Amino acid sequence: MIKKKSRDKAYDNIRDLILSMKIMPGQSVTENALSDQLGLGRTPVREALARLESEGLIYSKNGRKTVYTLTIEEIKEIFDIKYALEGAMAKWAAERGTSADKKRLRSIMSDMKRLAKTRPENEQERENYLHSWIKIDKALHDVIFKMAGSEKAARIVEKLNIQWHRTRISVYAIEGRILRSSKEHEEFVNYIIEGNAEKAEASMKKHFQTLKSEIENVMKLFNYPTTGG
Amino acid sequence: MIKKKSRDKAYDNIRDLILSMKIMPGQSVTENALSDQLGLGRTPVREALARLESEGLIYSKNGRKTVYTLTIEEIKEIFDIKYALEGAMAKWAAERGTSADKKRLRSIMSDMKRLAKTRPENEQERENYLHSWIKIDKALHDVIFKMAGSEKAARIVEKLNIQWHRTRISVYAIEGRILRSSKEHEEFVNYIIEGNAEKAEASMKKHFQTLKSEIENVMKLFNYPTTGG
DNA sequence: TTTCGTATTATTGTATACAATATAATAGGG
DNA sequence: CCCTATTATATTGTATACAATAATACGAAA
Repeated sequence: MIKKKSRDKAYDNIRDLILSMKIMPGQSVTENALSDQLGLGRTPVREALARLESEGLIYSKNGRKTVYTLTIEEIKEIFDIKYALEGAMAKWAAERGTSADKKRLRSIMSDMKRLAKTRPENEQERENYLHSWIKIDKALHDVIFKMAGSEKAARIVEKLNIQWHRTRISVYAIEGRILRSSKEHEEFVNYIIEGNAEKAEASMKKHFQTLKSEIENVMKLFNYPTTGG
Repeated sequence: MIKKKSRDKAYDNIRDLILSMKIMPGQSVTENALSDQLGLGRTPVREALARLESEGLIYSKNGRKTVYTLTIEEIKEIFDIKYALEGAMAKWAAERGTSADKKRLRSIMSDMKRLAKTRPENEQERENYLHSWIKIDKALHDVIFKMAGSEKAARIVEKLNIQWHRTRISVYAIEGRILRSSKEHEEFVNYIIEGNAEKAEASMKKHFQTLKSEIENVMKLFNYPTTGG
């Protein structure tokens, strides 16, 4: 058992607080309060905050830090980048993936389809359901990243995903979104397995285009703020 | 005149030391040595190093830090990402750029062409020459980034550029590379100005494909190391 | 000479005191 | 009552002492 450094404990804890919205967007975060709350010194908390700032979860003005929310514009930017990058990665995955990768992809895809067919009954179930969905979705995209063979590209996408994680939850409130998403995944997964690079790229890009416009709509509906600071 | 924070001074100085190869790849960097050398406390130096590590210029194992060099594989990854991202950005630039942007683009392009036609006579001149080239190249791509309207994408590319900055120098040792590069730029710049999004994207992608393969060749020639740690 | 364990040293990790700075509170003049 | 200058407070920024850990040097046994 290797002991985790205070800095990493601080990072994990604060990140969770932000992503679970226990600290709300716009709310200020101070080093003292957090170091008291977490029972750590200011130094590791400070380092964790610096990292979270570089990841875009925290916004700093004159050194004073607040939890950041993306503007609609920024979310659109994120999807443009995902469109370009994950589109290319789908192509590379189709070109470079091994048969073992493809087998794994097929397996995850069938899990996803099965989950997409079920429906949560109550609020508690729904929470687990979304959690499972996000996990499977991540697993599937991770395999594609691995097939594409670009650690760096994968890390960029991961960082973007952290940024829009909170809005992601509200996206799944869209009627039928998960079922549609599953079908979209099925399409590009099949192309990747077939080794059809062109169509895999096009299909992945279409997926993100769809997602982008659905998100744009739901955000307008919810009167999402347009200033992120 | 606003006073610069010690952390930023440390960052700028150490970054320069690394990029100018005054600290060579593989060499270890310690907080004490740097804080003595720069006349600052360990805290700001430490924060600067953390940032440089997140930017990929420094590699950390068991907390001990060394200056990092990319492997050939990583450089190829970088160009794959630039291929996808900057390709998309060229498209967006063609679609979204204003006429003022285009005017500026034309102006920078003519500077670039003029510079590409001249030849440095001695070593000193050559250094200035490369410096000017990199500056113009950056200015040109910055305008394109601005036209594309994605601050986030621009930042990602900038971070990648810092990573391969050192190998960049050796790329310009390739005979005729700058003249060819200027011609490649001219092509996609023209498409962007024309508003031909498809061709702009294709041309930009081709530019990075060419660059990638030329770099791969020169690196093999120079017996570039394959392990980055 | 090699190898293993131990002591020594170098270096990072954390807490904390103090300095610098930004924000908030307050009081006084219009 | 509102505005501004000034003071007070909260918060970050930096240096530094001490703790924890990793790398190194050293010496004894095989």
